Amino acid sequence: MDIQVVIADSNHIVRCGLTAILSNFPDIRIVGEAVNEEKLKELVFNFSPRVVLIDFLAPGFSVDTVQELKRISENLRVVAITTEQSGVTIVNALKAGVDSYIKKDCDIHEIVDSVQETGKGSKFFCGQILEAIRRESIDPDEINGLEINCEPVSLSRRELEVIKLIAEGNTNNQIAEKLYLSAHTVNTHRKNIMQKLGVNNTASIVMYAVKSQLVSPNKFLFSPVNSAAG
Amino acid sequence: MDIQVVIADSNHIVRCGLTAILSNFPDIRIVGEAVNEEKLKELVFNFSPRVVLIDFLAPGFSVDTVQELKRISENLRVVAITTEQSGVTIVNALKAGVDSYIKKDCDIHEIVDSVQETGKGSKFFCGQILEAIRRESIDPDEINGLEINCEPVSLSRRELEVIKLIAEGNTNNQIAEKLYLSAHTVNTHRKNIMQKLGVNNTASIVMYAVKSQLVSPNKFLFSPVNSAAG
DNA sequence: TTGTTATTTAGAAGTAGTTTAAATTAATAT
DNA sequence: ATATTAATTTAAACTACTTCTAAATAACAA
Repeated sequence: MDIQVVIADSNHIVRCGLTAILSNFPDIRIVGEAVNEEKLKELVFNFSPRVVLIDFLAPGFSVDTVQELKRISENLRVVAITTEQSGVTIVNALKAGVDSYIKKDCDIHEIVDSVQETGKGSKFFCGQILEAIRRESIDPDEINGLEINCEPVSLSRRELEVIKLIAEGNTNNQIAEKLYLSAHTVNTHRKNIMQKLGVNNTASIVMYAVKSQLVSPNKFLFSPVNSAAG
Repeated sequence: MDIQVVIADSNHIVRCGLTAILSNFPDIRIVGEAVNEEKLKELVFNFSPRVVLIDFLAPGFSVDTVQELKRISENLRVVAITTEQSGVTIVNALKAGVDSYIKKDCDIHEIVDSVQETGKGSKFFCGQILEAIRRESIDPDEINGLEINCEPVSLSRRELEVIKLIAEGNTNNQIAEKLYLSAHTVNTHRKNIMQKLGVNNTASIVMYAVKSQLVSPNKFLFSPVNSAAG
């Protein structure tokens, strides 16, 4: 029986290349190509493919796309194909529901194998990803086993205020002053925010603030002042 | 003598509105409108207006735009007009070379005054901005007096590596492991990075990483895992 | 009324980030 | 060859963040 595959990447050349490579194999059938998340969700909803081969880091997609696809189609399996392989990227992809992960510069056989194996229900990782997984001590089965809370993050008004101020570089004491609170309170908000976001450091809070457009990096200027001035 | 003004905002309605308001005054002459940074730089280069009235937070612009305009035209004076007024935003705008600052929902008289006063060489702040300046204890004259280092930030290869890992949420110890260094070394890199960027906390390093596209927020997933799992 | 969530405050222990100081290596210019 | 600078490395002291535990008030819904 054929493995029905949808290819998702913003780049036309990449989509053509992947389609050309995979079309050579009789057990693989490309049922569609998507340039962005919206089109991809339509395709998955309408055709219920077995496998989506996606570069979730390409413009127009994100790791959240994977999570949403899995909600749309119960039996869908996802192969991620990207140009980078940092530990965080892999971990987040697995959390979001990626089953298999390969790199764009991996061996062509690995691309084909990943789709075939994933279609059969196995996981597949190319050599470079396997190396990264070992180096970073990532356990894909453990992460896949985690139950992700599918409800969207629900932050209170106060928490959103605190997130913005954190992202703008304020300390707990500075936030406390601006919000007329005790530093203890701000600390509690910070703790609750991290819990709701599933993270455990300031860097991730800032990343969340930018990703969810609570702050724009465009308003930050990065130029050292000459200390001679004054 | 006329004050030659260029209006810069991505929004057509806003540009029309500002042009309509300012055109009523005989001492003000609108010499052009710009939808994005590129067009704005062209206009400033070709027409050397006295004043640019800009929403540097609108899509297609950023606080850096102001800095670049000041380099293009020596006598140019800049009036910022935005919808927000957080302390960091104002401070960064002033650092970048903004002379006057008003809000989009301020009094119409204040819009006109800001352009006229700025054209004459004064500074002007609308009521809401003045309130923010007082609340945050900002001294516009002091910030304007600072000599900004105009040379672009120059980070070493090692520093860029460290920035990426910081933005991904790694601690100094984790970075040390990944880069085969002592935590002390990573600490020094962090210090030098902050110095070069003109900042003093992790949040700002993350903001820089995103702004300069060293990392994409799209690869970060924010969903708490159900602690029941395992 | 009861139960839930948001908001507020507090103390303490442990971890991580920030500042300051200093030395070594590598690259470059004079 | 030597002086100068930038990059990289190590160290210690201090400040801020993170985790944990505990509790009180307010707003709101069942």
